[in-house]
Formats: sequence, C-alpha cells, structure tokens
Amino acid sequence: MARPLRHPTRDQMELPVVLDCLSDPIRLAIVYHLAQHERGGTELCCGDFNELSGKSNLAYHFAKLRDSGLMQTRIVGTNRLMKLRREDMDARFPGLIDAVIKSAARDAGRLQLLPECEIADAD
Amino acid sequence: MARPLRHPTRDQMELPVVLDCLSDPIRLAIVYHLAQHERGGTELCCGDFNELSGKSNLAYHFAKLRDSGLMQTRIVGTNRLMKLRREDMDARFPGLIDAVIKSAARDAGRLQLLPECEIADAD
DNA sequence: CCCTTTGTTCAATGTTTGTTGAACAATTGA
DNA sequence: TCAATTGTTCAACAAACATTGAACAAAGGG
Repeated sequence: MARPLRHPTRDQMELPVVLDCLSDPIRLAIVYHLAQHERGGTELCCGDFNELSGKSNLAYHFAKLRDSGLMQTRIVGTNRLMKLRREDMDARFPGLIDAVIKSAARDAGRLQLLPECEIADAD
Repeated sequence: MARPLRHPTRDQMELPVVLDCLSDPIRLAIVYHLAQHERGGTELCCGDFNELSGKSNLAYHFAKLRDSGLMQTRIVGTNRLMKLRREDMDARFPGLIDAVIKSAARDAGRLQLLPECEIADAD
C-alpha cells in the first residue's frame, strides 16, 4: 500500500478536467464533504465515504479527484487521509470551488450528498 | 425548422448537468464566446462556431447547452440566435459562470477556445 | 418555383465512463 | 506469526458520450 500517489502541480491542473470531476454526483458529494471539514484542517479517510458507493468504486473516484488536483492524499498507516487542495484551487481557478460548494449546499436536498449523514455531525 | 425548442426553468437546472456541460472543451468554448458577446446583448448564430467542429456535432453540443439551461435559442428566419442565460444562471448558481469564464479566459492559450479567432474582433 | 442557405435529425461508429466483484498489498494488533 | 483492517488494482461489462456523414426540414432569394 505504498505507491507514489502523484499529485499534479498547480499549472498542471486543467479547467475541463476539474469541471468534469465536479460533474459526477459521487465526486461532488466527496468534495462537498471535504469542504465541510476543511475549516479545522480535518482530514477524512476513504471509509468515511462508504455510504456513497462500494470501496473499489470509491477508489476509482478518489483517483480521479487526486489526478485533477482537487484533493490531496497522504498515507498514514493503513489509512489514506484526504483533504481539499483549497489554496491551489483558489489560486488556479479563483472563486470556482466556492461557487460550486455553495450551489451544492443550496441543492443539498436534490443532490443526495449523503444517504445517511453520519459525517455531518462534526460541527 | 420550427420545433418546440424547450428550455428548462430555473429550478429544473441541475448543478451536475451544468458542470458536465462546461467540462467539454467545445461546449466551454461556445459558452466562453457567448459570454464575450453578452454585454451589448449580441446574439450569435450556429455558423459563428463552425471553426470549432462540424455542423452536426455542433448541433449536438448546442442541444446539450440548451437542455442544461446554460443558453437560450430563438429562431429568426433560417437562423438560430443564441445567448447565455446569464441572469438565470447567476440566480441559480451564484458566481459559477463568472468563475468559469474568468478561469477560461486566463487559460485561453491552453484551452484552444478558437482555432482561428474571427469572432473575437467584436470588441 | 427552384436553388441555396442554415441548421437539425438519424443511424452508425468507436471511445470513454462508471460500476462490480475478486484478487492483491500493506499495515496493525493479538 | 496469523488474522483483521484498510484500501488499491484488475478484468469485465453495460451505458453514456462525442463524432461523422447522409438525409431531411424550413425559410429566403433569384
């Protein structure tokens, strides 16, 4: 479980790739919850998203999110701790993440951001 | 050439659908150019985008943009005049279009927004 | 009335995508 | 050392997507 885990640099991030990442409901839900935990610097691990889909499918989406530059993963023991790359995103695509997260929050009902919300207790 | 041309209402617009629309390079280029011509209320017709792809492929992308709510089309003679649904988008997803357009503008080079730019003379 | 212009629709194609389960890899704890 | 936990990788599959050319439809100009 110790692979390179390559993350793109800021200027390797591409707008269409990022938008495509955010356009998938599962990935949007992941990003949304990462965003809800970024104040405080909390990192989430893969298991925190198990309500969204199966493990292998989540791994697939995590990889896309990492490749796009939206999130960063670091390995701690058998866990992957993940967080939004907020500063890089804001530098590269100013206002984008904020607009997406806010719109997602307003639509939290119709976008089923979590079937059984057990993460959103951290507030 | 006189079909219903259904446009979604504001609350029929879905965030993932809009983001998916914007994630395609051709559609992003279309939206970008519509945005460049919105001040002044200029409308563009299909032919203005012929450099981007073939006609039937463009018709496909136009339909997706219409269905998502990003743009409005009205029929005038044999032409389709198109414009961004800026107010509706801003009401439904505040800040999103601005952030996307600004990022696209900054990346105008790497996103090939138009092979031969003949539209961008209108300024 | 015919021909041109403008743009859509349809069918066909190849590619990409999301999803699944099974197998695998690495770390932790007993 | 053995088993459990955590998560990835692989192969397989169906569904969705972008692209193309040919056929079609509507309006305008001679």
